[in-house]
Amino acid sequence: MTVGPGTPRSASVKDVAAAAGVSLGTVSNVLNRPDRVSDATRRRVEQAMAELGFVRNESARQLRAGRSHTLAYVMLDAGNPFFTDVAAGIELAAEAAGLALFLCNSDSRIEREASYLTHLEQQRVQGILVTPVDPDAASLVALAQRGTPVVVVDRVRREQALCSVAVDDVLGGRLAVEHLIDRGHRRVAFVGGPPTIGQVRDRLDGARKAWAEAGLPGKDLLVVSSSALTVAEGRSAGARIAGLTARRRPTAAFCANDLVALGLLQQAIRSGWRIPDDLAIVGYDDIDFAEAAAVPLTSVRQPRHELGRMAAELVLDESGNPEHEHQQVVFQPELVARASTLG
Amino acid sequence: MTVGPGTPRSASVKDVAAAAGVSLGTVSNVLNRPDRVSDATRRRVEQAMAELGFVRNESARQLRAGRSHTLAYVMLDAGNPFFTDVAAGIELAAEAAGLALFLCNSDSRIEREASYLTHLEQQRVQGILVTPVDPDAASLVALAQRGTPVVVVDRVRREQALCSVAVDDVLGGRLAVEHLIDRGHRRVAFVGGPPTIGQVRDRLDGARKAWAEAGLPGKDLLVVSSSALTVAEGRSAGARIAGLTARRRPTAAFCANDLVALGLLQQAIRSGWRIPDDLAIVGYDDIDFAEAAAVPLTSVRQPRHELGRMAAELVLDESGNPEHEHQQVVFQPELVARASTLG
DNA sequence: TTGTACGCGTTATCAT
DNA sequence: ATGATAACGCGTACAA
Repeated sequence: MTVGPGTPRSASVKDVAAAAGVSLGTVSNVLNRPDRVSDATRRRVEQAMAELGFVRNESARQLRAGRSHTLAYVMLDAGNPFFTDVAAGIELAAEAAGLALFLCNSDSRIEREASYLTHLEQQRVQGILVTPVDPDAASLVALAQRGTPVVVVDRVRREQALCSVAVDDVLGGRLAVEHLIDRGHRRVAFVGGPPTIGQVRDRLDGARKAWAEAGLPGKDLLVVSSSALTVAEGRSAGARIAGLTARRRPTAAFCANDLVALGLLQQAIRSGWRIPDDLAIVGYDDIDFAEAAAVPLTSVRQPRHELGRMAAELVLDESGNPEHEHQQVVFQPELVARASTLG
Repeated sequence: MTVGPGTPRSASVKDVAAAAGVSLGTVSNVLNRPDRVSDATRRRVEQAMAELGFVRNESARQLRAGRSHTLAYVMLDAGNPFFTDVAAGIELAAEAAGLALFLCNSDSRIEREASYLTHLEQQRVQGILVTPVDPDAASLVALAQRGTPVVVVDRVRREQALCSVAVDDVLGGRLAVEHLIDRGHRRVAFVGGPPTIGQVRDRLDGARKAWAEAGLPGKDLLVVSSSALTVAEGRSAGARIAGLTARRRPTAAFCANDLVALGLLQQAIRSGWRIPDDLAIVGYDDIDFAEAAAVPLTSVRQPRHELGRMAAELVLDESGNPEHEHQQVVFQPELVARASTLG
């Protein structure tokens, strides 16, 4: 296929001006201050733009203006519905502010995350939202100090150097286990890992607190650890639970997230167990697949959309408000009880 | 608003040059042709860059060079694992080419899609991959003709104006139904919709062809239509099937995608049916949740990663190779038989 | 109301 | 090896 007279280098304002028989500034006015230009010439210019297929060059605009019309969310795992739901919440706020939202998937790999952050900083995006592999990395603060607004999503930072938005995972763990205790369970497994993940630590923490406060012996809160929060790991944990002697086997499991819970559920059904009579299961996140599971899953719901929306608002404030002050917002989770614990 | 010492307007090459006591060009050389500069001065410049927190301005680079280091994928539904898997395939190729991949979620809304495409075109991204709401929209061709390489993903275009990468959905439908016929089913439901979706049409088409070629009467291939390809719609379809008289009730269902199949499966289990004895189920896409379902789902697998990888390669070729010719690549799907049909 | 000129940060070319 | 300069496309003062 022939391209014609070379590569059709896109038309610039200059070309439009020439075609419309006006000056450069007039074209610019048509674009940015249409009121300052007579109707007749405006139409003529618009006509020329259409004919030439004129497309604004955002690089030039941005270079000139110093700011972009873009927000970005660097997410930990684009394949986990929890994060895509958070992204949907961000998008709502971005759309309202007239900004485009770009999603970047770090896939939990620290070097991809770093690569995206660099790229975005060089692009001078208006703000970066990030669920980082390591929320305490110094590089995030450095990035913010060089001038790009940064908000940490779904992780809390100890210090006040950055905004962050998260959900109280200790409370979440507590809710899950209190519910199981209420339902009469006295031998419970916590399924999840690795413990390097902050959420896993916090949820287990909350579980232990609830357990202790109910006066139950620590040894009856079994920890079944996994190497990742995936469906496959949930299955494998299920197999390990099935291998326990009847005396040691828990009557309920609290999983660190819904993916693990779904895997465990699947394995349990394969083993012929009835849910919740032989094993009650609680998940975490309340992703849509949780309700859609073969046995609808009791789960700890996080306000995913709110999380995203709030994070976006904070980053916009940091970007536009000179008086901005960093905040650490913490939402409350909520238990959603379904058939996997209610029978 | 005064900028003062408050807003740390990021340092430019000029600032670096001043700080290092060299000229502008030398700094540029350090960045782009380090070999042409003496070790001593190079170190001095690098030192200055570090001290000033210098960050390359991508807008300026791009304005100057005319090309960006970015690819974008405008996806139909970021919450559907199928598309995130396609995105993962794209990312592989993008990473290999040293490009960043930005994901944009149109969420099946035509105005969001348009907004993203405009934004990306204005950014002069190196290429756009898109799974469009309407693959036959003229705007896509117009976009490409103005100079941005565009590849349509998971949809075929009749004409040759664009590259496209897709999977043979007619064949997929055929495979699914042939499998069911092989397993002895003589009354089958096709579950999916709306028929405005190209994939739905094609898969049903293939199903009908296989049915006819086996000499089976058309009336025994029931169409249970849904208004979207979601889990909720699958459940609702399941309820409708349960409402049929025993005589009319199908012994198997072929669903237009896995989300629908999972919903149907859930509803079937709630109704107390045994799978596959009371109802065999075939899904489409073979997303990870399919294997993880309570009854592992037989599904038609699409080469998701390959789809993405190939699409990325085409867009890169179009962007870099002057002799590029548009192609319509079509992959073959493959049936993965699991417990939901094998018992 | 319309036109002119300059600068945003970077890179490549040319001269030193 | 290093330095000066023009150009990329746009927006905006300022001049006409």
